[in-house]
Amino acid sequence: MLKVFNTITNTKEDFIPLAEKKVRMYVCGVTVYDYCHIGHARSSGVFDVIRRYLLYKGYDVTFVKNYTDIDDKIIKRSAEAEIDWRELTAKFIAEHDADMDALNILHPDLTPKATDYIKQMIEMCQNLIEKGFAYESGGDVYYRVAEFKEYGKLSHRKLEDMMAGARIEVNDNKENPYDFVLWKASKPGEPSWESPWGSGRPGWHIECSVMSEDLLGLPFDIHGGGKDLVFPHHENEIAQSEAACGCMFSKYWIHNGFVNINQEKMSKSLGNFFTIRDVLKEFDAEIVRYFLMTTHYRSALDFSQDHLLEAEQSLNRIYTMLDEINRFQAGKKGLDVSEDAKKMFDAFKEKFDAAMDDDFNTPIALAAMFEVIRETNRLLSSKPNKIGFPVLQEAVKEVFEIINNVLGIIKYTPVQWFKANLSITEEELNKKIQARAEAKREKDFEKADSIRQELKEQGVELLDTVDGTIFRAVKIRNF
RNA sequence: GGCGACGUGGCCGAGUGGUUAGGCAGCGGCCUGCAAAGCCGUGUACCCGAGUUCGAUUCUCGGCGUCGCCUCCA
Repeated sequence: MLKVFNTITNTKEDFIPLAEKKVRMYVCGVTVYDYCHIGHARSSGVFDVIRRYLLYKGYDVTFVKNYTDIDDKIIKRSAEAEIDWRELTAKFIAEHDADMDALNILHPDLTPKATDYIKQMIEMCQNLIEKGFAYESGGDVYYRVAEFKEYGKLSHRKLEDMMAGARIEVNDNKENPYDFVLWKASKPGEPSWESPWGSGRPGWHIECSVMSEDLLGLPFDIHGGGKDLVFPHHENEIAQSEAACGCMFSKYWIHNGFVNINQEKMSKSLGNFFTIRDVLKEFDAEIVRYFLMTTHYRSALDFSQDHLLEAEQSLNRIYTMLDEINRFQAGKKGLDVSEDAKKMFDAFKEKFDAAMDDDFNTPIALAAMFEVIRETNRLLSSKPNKIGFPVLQEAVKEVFEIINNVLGIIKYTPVQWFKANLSITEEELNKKIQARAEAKREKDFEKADSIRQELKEQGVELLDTVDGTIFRAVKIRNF
């Protein structure tokens, strides 16, 4: 039974979708005014794995992730750059998609944009005004938080408590400082749409309420995003949607933890963020993706170069095993490892499923994978025979199909992985390997070792095996 | 000020009321011309104090420390 931690109840709950075998999920996407950073990578990676695991479990998943393509920052940024806001958002939507593709994030089923839903947002405002949950004031429309009795139920706080320590800006248009804007009157020159309250544009939270309802219907199963969206974004979405429809909005609320830099939250306002593309210049996307999965999704993830290097080492270990099994030649003599291989697969599957069922515990899922790696290496060194080896090969293949499908890593072949960083041509390399073999034949070990050393400095490691010398190229980094 | 999370071996990072996490790095051995890789073996780990218990890293209370939300943010 899959269990998920639900923010709204603060407990791990059995996952029972509203409609059998069907999961409808909505994840808050990005406001498209800049390049995506590692925090976006984490959130996207986390929900990608959740989605993939639900698919693996046999659910029919509808996955929606939006683009917020109108807001203050977009207006500000386009004014600074002196380009049309539509051009700015189109650019960063494309850049976002490129980053997501690089990280092997499956494309959402639906990717609505806020500005395609202006009409429905206005309708929701009108609906809320009619029901007394919203009011017009000075051309703006505000949500009346005091009217929604359950306000605070997601972030587990009470309106009175918040008022006590309020350090929120005073706004004369508002009845209550925690009232938030649904519709904002526009200033001259700003992007705007006609509305019953004059020309204006939508507030921040309403687009998600409108788009999720339109595409998934209410209620739906999972609503997700980063922890920082719990308040106010998701709290406000609940207030809007549940007041408007008089029904539940989302059954499960899933939030991923932050990415930290030196124990401190990575954020735009602190300016301590790394963009995905900057990191990808130095590290293969698979290293980044693997790194994201080494920590449980709700914990803070400390981002650093050292951790990425460590992740790379771990991947090297995985690809080394895959390389060795590909290269292995089974003979007539040796051990029949059929039973061991089957046992290995069964043990993996059991541990992997249990880990992922327990609120998507990817670190344990990875541990299950490393147990397969150790066991396979062990079986390979016991020289499996022609009967058992194909069984072992099949077991490993199936393990890595699961890893690839659910975690979205190990998508290369070992040959691709170890060649990716080759700094010299293969032809050149093969010449040197031959020269070294020659020297070895003549017992000129000094020469052989100097060739090996020379290549090592160029990032190519040579390994002597029974079937000859093979190479592994590592990326040379000058930090 | 209000609310909340966390503190695990050299580093990262799961987890549990008594029995192996896993990765990276280290050490010893096997293998190797030497290496590398791999395998085997190896580390007085659970912030401090009190309590509950036959037994607590795991539960309760208190303390210390770190971090987060309450303002734009994945």
